[in-house]
Amino acid sequence: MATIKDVAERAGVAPSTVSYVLSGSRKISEDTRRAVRAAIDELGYHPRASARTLRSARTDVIALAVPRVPGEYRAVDGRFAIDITDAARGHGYDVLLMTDLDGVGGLRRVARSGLADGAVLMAVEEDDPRIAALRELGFPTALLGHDDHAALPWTDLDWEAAVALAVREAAAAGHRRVVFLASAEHEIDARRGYALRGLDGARQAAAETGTEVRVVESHREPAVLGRRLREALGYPCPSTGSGVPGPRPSAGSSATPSGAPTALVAQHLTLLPHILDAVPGHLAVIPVGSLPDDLGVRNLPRIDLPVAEMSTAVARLAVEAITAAAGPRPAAAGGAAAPGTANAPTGSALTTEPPHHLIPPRMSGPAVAPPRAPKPDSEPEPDSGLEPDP
Amino acid sequence: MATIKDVAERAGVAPSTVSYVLSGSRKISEDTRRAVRAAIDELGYHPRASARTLRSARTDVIALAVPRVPGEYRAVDGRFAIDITDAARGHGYDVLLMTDLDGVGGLRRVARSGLADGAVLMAVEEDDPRIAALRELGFPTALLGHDDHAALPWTDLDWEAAVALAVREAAAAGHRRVVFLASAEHEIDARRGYALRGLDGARQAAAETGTEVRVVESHREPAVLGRRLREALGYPCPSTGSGVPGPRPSAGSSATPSGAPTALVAQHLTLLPHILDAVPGHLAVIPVGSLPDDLGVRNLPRIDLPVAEMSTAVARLAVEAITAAAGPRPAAAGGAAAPGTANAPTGSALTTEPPHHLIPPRMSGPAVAPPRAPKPDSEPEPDSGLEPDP
DNA sequence: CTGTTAGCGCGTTCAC
DNA sequence: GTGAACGCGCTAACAG
Repeated sequence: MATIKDVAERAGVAPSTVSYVLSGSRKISEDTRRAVRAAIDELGYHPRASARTLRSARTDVIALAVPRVPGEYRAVDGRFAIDITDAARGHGYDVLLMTDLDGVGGLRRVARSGLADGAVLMAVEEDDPRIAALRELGFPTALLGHDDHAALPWTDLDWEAAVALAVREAAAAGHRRVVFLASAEHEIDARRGYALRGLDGARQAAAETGTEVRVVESHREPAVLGRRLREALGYPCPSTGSGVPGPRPSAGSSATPSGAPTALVAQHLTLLPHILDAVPGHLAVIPVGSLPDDLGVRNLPRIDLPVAEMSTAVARLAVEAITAAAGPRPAAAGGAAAPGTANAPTGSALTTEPPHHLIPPRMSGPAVAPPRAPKPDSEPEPDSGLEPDP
Repeated sequence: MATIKDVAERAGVAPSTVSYVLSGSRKISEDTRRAVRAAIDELGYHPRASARTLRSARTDVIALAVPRVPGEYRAVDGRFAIDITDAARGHGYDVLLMTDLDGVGGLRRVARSGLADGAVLMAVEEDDPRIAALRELGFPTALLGHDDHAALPWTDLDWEAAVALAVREAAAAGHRRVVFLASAEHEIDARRGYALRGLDGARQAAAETGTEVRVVESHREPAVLGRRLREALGYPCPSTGSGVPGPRPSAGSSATPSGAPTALVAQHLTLLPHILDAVPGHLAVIPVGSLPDDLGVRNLPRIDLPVAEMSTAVARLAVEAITAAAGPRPAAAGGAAAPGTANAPTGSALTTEPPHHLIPPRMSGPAVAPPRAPKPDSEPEPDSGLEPDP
């Protein structure tokens, strides 16, 4: 492993000269520069990252905290990880992938050991413990997911607008009765932002368009979800008289059983393949928050999760947070402070609102089909074959 | 940010003592150790990774090279990335995610700057340029994917055995005519290992069981794939008389059109949702290399890609390669060598075979159904509803 | 201006 | 248990 000294020797100059050639932070004569460059190439020299970091206190690395539920795997997480890495590279940063099986432990370790300059937190929840930990450490952080009261930059799809848009599109296509498959019950109970906002969007669009929107809280158990869905669709499951107050599947408006719904707006997509299998072919299905290029939904009208835009945005926000934290250091800081004094708003002016990036929803795929009568068991799904997407 | 000196001062000892307490590489009296630990806790001290690396030449970071085709995204890649990161953490390593849009550039940069101790290469191809680059740099590397002649450790699913097993299962269930949807044409033309081995497995099982196996080379274009598939299945697409020598969909055995196939073994799964939509319900479909927990295939007999096992294995191989490269350094190396001298087998004995880990395939899901007559347009897919997987 | 010298950043490790 | 050298690159101050 060649060092800067080897290069200097070979080029017949001082190590500092090599450094200046590399950083360009000073003018070096053409001759010298050529000699140095030649030596660098011949030796295959590359500055040691650790040495550079030791001096500059910059790693050019961003830690990416991927949410992790032990047994499960969410396809969207891997996708974001890769897209964010691409985006970060565009800013000159590498990405350290943190799988937070250990909770905040990993992030804290990376922050305190100076392995990274900042972090991106995926799938942020209300009162996320990771946020508190990182703020306490004064670690520059950007969030992938809505965050109203933690004072950190974030980006997110506008879930409220997204669900509202889907319902409006259904209404515009002539659907008068729509089922909204909301997030899973446990997500709603945990008051997850996207879950609540989705519900708001549905209610709002229902009121606005006069459409009847039946809200079904989803469930991680396929069987439970299926039961609720069939009931809301006015399906087989006939008994269990209305005298029994089934608590969960609550009707959005006053429950007037005015006929079977003709459209399904679905925000909870984990079980989408099953849903599509179980649901009658004539039902118009509109997924909200689907993955771009997901072949399972390509021929449905839908609102894709803007993965690329969110990734680009969150990478940019993280870089800005890092730069901002590093920049405002005109005078050298005083002596070593007691532990945990880094929370005060050290910004120049009054505490600036952290930036955020709320992404408006966009419809993709074919137009929403108008309501169709439930022809029992005849034509198999049209146009779902092996034709390329128009 | 507290340093080791701060800790030493507070504990009333020398910095070296603190270091020894931390590393445990030397005996320290109980009293001193307690004092040091107290000081560490009070100051919230954590050693700076860059300083440690600068001395020890170890980063405890593994670079993970994720394959990247500009426009596309493969769900399996993100999944491996996350699983490998989990596995690496189990060995005390962090993972730097490298999206190789820049080809070998990124890896070379990381290796030469000492940002990582070693690398894991995903989706290795024959004569992968990344392998050559990393070998030249003497960078410890493990491969996710078969690799017969690059002398590097690797792990992979036994694709040959997998396809053979799927065909044998079909045969055992009574299917006499099977279609094998091989890898995509361009993958076969590029002589990708898994593609060729899959073909071998199909041929082998065909010969062994006496089953007629029609091989269809897949295609990235859904339309092309659909055409080939329908033709092989003895489907609509009737014209284009056999006089025209359609080059691609070649028959496995001597082409005796002895009736419609009743089973489909599919190795090319990118377009699987489309395929399942387009194929008649009575056809037994057996995906090979599907993602575990993929809801789209949960009710099919299949051979899952052993993502967890492969991830664990490749992480272990990488760690072993790193350890091996760091260990055998009894005497200090001579002076600075000319660039590119690191290829010689520096092992102790004669060049040891690099270890590998070939994973035998296993069937998942329900048993393969026996052949069924093509009842045109009647019962919709059985058992594909919203019931939990048994 | 262009190039050099020197000290720093921080933890590790060998010799006393 | 301690002192000091060391790993490597950056950069302020200084010399030509």
